Parts: sequence; C-alpha cells; structure tokens
Amino acid sequence: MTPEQLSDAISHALSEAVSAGEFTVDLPDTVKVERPKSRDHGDWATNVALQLAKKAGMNPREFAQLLQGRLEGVEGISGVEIAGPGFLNITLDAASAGELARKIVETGAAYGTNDSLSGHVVNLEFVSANPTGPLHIGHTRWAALGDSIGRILRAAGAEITREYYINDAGNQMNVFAQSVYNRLHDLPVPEGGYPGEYVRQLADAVVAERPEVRDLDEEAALPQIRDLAYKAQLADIKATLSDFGVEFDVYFSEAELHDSGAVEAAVERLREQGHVDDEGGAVWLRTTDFGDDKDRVMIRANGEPTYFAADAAYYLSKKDRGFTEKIYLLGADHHGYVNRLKAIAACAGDDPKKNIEILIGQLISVNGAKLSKRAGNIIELRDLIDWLGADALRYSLARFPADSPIAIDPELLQKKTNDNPVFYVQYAHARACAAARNAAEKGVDRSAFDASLLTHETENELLALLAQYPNQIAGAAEFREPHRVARYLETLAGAYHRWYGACRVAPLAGEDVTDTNRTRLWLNDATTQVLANGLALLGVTAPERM
RNA sequence: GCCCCUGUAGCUCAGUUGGAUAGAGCGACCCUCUCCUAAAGGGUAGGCCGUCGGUUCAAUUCCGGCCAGGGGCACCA
Repeated sequence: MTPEQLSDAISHALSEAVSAGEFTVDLPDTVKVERPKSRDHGDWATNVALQLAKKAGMNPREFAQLLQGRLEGVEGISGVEIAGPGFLNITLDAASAGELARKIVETGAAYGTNDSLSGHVVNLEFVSANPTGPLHIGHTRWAALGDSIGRILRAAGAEITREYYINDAGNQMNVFAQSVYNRLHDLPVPEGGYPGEYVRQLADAVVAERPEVRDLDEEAALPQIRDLAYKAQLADIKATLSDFGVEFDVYFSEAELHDSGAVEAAVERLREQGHVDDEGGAVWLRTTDFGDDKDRVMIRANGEPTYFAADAAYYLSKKDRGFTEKIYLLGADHHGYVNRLKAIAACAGDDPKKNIEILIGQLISVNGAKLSKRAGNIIELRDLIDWLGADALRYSLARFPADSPIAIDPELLQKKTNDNPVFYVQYAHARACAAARNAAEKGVDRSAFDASLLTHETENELLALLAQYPNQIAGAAEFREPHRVARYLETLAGAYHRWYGACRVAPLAGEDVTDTNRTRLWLNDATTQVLANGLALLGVTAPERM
C-alpha cells in the first residue's frame, strides 16, 4: 500500500462516516499522509482528525476514534493508533508495504511520472544571455535550474518548450561589432565596448570564415563582422550549453521581432486593448493599471522602440503560440522587471496570476567572492565545466532553492566523500549496481518475490522513502523547485547505505540463495531505478561504477 | 525613500499548504570492514529557529514593527 492509496482509503472512510451520519463536515480533496519523524508513531500518520473535528463540532480524539474503527479492517493496514491531541498513527503490514519494490522495477523509468500538470502548455524561458560574449558563472544557475525545471514539469505531465531569447538587436550589437573590428586591427577597445580574450578569438573566427573582411574599410566591414561574430558567439553558447546537458527547443531572435514588424503590431494590439497613451511625443503602455510603479515607454520620442516594446511583442508571440503558462527565470538583478512583465500580460488580456510566472533567483558567488563584470573576475561556464565537471556543477546548483544565495566551493565539488552530495548520491547508485552484479554472480535472480520478507527496519525505511518519490516529484513540479528532488535523493541514498550495511543481497560464501536474497534484489533494483530517475531529472548521470 | 530576497547547530544549508521530541552533511570526540564498493555505517556533543508583538488548541512556518546582510528602482540594453 502506497501513501496515496492510504490517503484514498482514509478519504473513503471519511465519506462513509458522513454517509452513515456519524458527523457532518466538508471533506478535503485529499487527505495528507505524512511519514512521522518518530518510528514510534507508526509507518504513516495523518492529522485529519485535528483539522476536521472542530468543523464537525466534535472533540478531535472522538473524531479520530470513528476513523480508527473504519480503518482497522482495511486490507494492508495492520494497526491504527490514536496519539496526542488526535493524530492517527497507521502501521502497514510488511507485505503490503513491500509490494512497492516490485512495482517500481516493473514501472522502470516511468516510476514517479504523474499527470498532475497534464494539460499545461508551458513556455520556459531561461538563460537568454546576450550573444556578445561567452556564458559565464552568472548564467550557470539558471541553466542548471531551468533545464531541471523543464524535466520535472515534463515528468509531471506538462508540455514544455524551452526557449532562449536572443538579444540580437539594438546598439549593443553595434558596440559588439566595433569591439571585434578594433581587435582585428589592434585598435583599443571602444568606449563601453567588450574587452576580453574571447573577442580576439571571435576576430580570428571572422577572418577564418571570410578573409576579405580584414581588408574592408570600417563602414563596409562592420555589418559583416557583426553578422559573423554573432553567429560564432551564438554557436559557442549553444555548444557550451550542450556540454552542460542543456538543450533549448527554440532560440528566439529579438531582431526578428523588429524586422517582421511584430513590435509595431504589438503596440497597436495593446492600443486596441486600451492601455496605450501618447504623451510627450512618446508612446506609453499604462502598466500602472496593473500594479507597476510607473508607466513604461514603448516608442521613444525619437521613434525608436524600447527594449520593453520588444518584451511586449515577445510576450504576445508566446501567447499566440498557444502557451497557457509563460515562465521566466530571471536573476535577482532583474526583479524590477517583474511588475512590468506581469503588466504586459494583463494588458494583453491574460491573467497575470496564472498565465505568467516569473521566478527570481539570487546570484551565486565563488569562494565567497561575489562576481561581477566590474570586478573583472568573470569565470566562464566552459571553464567551470572543464574544472569541476558538469555533474558536480549541475547538482550543486540544483540542490538549493533559487531564492537562497549560494556560494560555489570548487574544492568541495572535487571531493569524493560525504561532504560532496553529488558523489554521495552517485555512489549509492554505483554501489547498488555493484550489489546487483555480485548478486547475479552468486546466482541470485528475480525469480521470486515475497514482500513479507522485507521486515528489517532499514527496509521499512527504504520502502517508505521509495513510496514518497512520486509525491516529491509532483511537489517539485508544482513549486518549480528542483532542489526538492536533490534533497530527496540525498535522503534516499542515506537510507540505501544503511540498508546495505544491515541487509545483504548476495548470500555469504557457502550459503544457499534464498527467497530473501531474491526479494532483496528487487528492493535493491527498485532503489537503483529511483536514484537514476531522480538524477535524470537533475541532468546528472547515474554511474554504474565509480 | 520605495520594492524584492535572506537571517535555523561552530561551518554550509534543508524544513510551503501551521502539528507530536526542529533535521542533514561537514567540523569535534568515540565506535564498526576474515562477509556484496569503509567513496560507507553507528553513537556523543552542539539550538531562545535575527528580534519584539499579533492571530490559535498549536507558529521556524501566517500577519505587523524593528535590526542586520544582499539586490533593484531608465525615453539603457
């Protein structure tokens, strides 16, 4: 019996009690079942009696007693106790709990997937770094988190499109081209231009692609350089992301919004919605209608559209492409954009509470030192991957909530001990694979399964954790929080290591293979499967040997 | 000035629909490999959950004030 099934059984008992006239109360959609902290409190516990008794006009313990009576006869439940103010502590019989091991192995990679978000068509935009330089540490957190969120939402049944918005329009691209041009001709970095060794590499790439550019005069060279350097830089970004295990479905060009007339069209559409004003020669979107601090200019007095106008056009594009939810992942330095982006959604006739969602993440530091462009201590993502490995980097970025400030500790990430959680989890997986190999060598197979043999307390603990996995995924999806998966895996790995120390899968030399060995192999393999499934959601490999 | 985030063990941090004795890893001190990976496991010590109030049977959790740290407030991109 899984916690979900137990929850259903309690709901059933509640509605039967209501039908029988034992009490009258509005029943919750689902009854929350929790794993108690103390093993003295049974396998699972619920506080429904505490929550409903008052509404039913009863004393919580009396309410609990009515439920107790109805639950005691349910198959798979071996005991129901009332504790404290009215908690119901439920114990399952071992066979009922152990069935899960077989179910997980049979379900395989699909175990933990669910349909909690089916019907949601989600546009997930993240990274969206300017194509004027390589990805650096500031982009890594969202690359890791965004990709994992995509995987988790998909596991929960949502339809996901990962999108990267390329800011390939505007003056910065001209500055970028000028920077490459200057480097090509050994001129100083232009005012406000891009320094950095990568500019030299881009210049080399441009000349390699089209040697004649070197001899063109500045005016003729710049447009070509702009185009070639941009393509080279974007290719580099894509390659780096790919090495980080991150793939986007759509790279969306800002320039295309301008060139296609989508920006002007967006202004007109919003005008039709009644949210556009002309004032002081500029065109404004009245975002203050929807909670923004001030209205925002879309078209400047000089006729140039603002970046914000493109944002609005981009939002409308997402809306037109049928996304029910548009999720934006932004750094804390962009939190001022939240209100105006939501206002765009509202002005477009969407519900800013449902159709748009903006996740703000704190920036990260390395070695305790905050990194900024000004300080000049930029670390490129590619160097971090080469240095620490994609697995360690992705895992350590995914194991913290986005709004928690984190520091990367390079020394820690290279350790192969408990300090380094990614190794702890990966090691559990590798160890389980080794146990299965050894078992096979000793002649243990899965030809028998008797769940009632899984009676050790570490087995009870391990099974309970495995049972919680689907719910953990649903929670991670609902709140867009990959760190829940990572923390869960760490707990599961710990339970596996304890079980491994207490219960052998393969028999000792000279002993015969028993059904206990065979059944434990199912449990071992079930754990392997869940560890692998969880790691996959984080974009981290599950090694079979270490 | 206004807005957002953060404050939990010596250190790094978990802890969301309010629940039983507040957790994990590290660090410290003890213990466990003739037996599937000791890259592991077990135990001890360590807490006024920033602070002051409020809501309630119950607050680390919800609300308000204050203190401390970080970030943000463009006809820039």
